[in-house]
Amino acid sequence: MSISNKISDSSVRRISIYLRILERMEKNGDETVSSEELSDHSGTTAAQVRKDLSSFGSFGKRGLGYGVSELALCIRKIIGVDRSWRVALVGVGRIGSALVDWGGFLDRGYDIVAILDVDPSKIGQKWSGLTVCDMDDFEDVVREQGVELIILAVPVEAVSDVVDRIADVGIRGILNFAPTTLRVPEGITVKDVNMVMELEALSFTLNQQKLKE
Amino acid sequence: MSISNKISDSSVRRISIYLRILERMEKNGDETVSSEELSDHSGTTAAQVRKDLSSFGSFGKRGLGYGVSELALCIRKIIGVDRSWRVALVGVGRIGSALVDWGGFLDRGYDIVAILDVDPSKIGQKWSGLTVCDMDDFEDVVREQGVELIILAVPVEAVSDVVDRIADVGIRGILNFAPTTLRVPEGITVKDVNMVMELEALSFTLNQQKLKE
DNA sequence: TTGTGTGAATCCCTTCACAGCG
DNA sequence: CGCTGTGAAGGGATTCACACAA
Repeated sequence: MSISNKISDSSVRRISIYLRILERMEKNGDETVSSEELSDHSGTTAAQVRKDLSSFGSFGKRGLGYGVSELALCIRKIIGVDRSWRVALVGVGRIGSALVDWGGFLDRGYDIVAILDVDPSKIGQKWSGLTVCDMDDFEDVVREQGVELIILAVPVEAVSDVVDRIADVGIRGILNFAPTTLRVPEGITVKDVNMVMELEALSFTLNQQKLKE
Repeated sequence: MSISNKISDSSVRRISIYLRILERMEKNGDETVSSEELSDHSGTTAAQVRKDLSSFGSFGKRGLGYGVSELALCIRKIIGVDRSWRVALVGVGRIGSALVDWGGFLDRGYDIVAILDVDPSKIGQKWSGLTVCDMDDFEDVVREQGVELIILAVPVEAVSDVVDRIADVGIRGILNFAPTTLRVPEGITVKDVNMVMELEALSFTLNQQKLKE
């Protein structure tokens, strides 16, 4: 399971999509799948699928395709979702609380084990079984709960304070919902989720179409 | 305001980021900004910023930089957020309801004017001032409310039914929260938001780092 | 025969470097 | 002199095409 070349970001994202398709196929009882089928369901090309998969070994059977559950297992190991991850949510404002209520992270092995905020009116309250902790105790909570990833859902103004403390306590991954670009030290990985930006990309395209008429 | 070349998807995304930076600067009372400043705050390079901006005209002043509010206005027109958009939410499940409660779309000019679902127990209920409509009345609601964009937050199994009806009623933009790849007819644009996928990309990177040790 | 794995070719995006304007 | 605008160069990622294994 050693990975030969550098795997690009876009490749990882596609592999994540393949995994979802494979899981649906596993439920359906399908045993093998071809690169063309996978590309059909994921909106890419068969060649792309093969390139993506070949970057971490070759276990497709020529003339046959890939073994569905075999491939799914392998992707899970690569992505690191063959185990669960311990996640803390920082910020229980509008987005933060919505994310907790949603619950979609746990389904995929991301277990929210702590919730933190600075607002005294929120500290001590319960959110889906967890008590909101004081951000003052951040470092203790992280250590006690063995937190590995942070979901950052604080206002833009508060971002830099929190990021400094995340770095100090040794956490290396942040899922950022604040609409700003995080400055993080070397070794910390950030992924941004920006729903409004996607909407803006959408209205841009529609705008262009209208101008062409 | 005519756009010369094709503008790539990634370019649009960056331009959206520039706009946010510019808006913060406008509040600060800054009058001009250089490509280097913009790149600093957005995590790109100055050359990239200039390339991005040059793709829709040249209004930077050489030796000086760009006029903050002038540039912001121009970007708003390009992206189409110089006006508001009428949006319908389809699906008031876990994600859907969280999105309505969040309210972050309205702040940026995306006005949710209708909410729809198929679940009889939800139809008729109020969500932040709006009554949940029956999906049976989808076409009527879209026409009455002048819906231009759809936020799709239904389970994977329900996706294809809804997509067909979206196409028929003439809507050309979908923001998709379902973790699946939408098959849409020519002329309809889809943007996916997949928070779990971002988390998976995060744990992939962390996993790789660990393996290297 | 079918469908993978992969070098080669192609395309697109980013970076460089500098001419040109304020 | 400072910073934009942009052709040219460079680097990645996608696509092509085919040898090869089941």
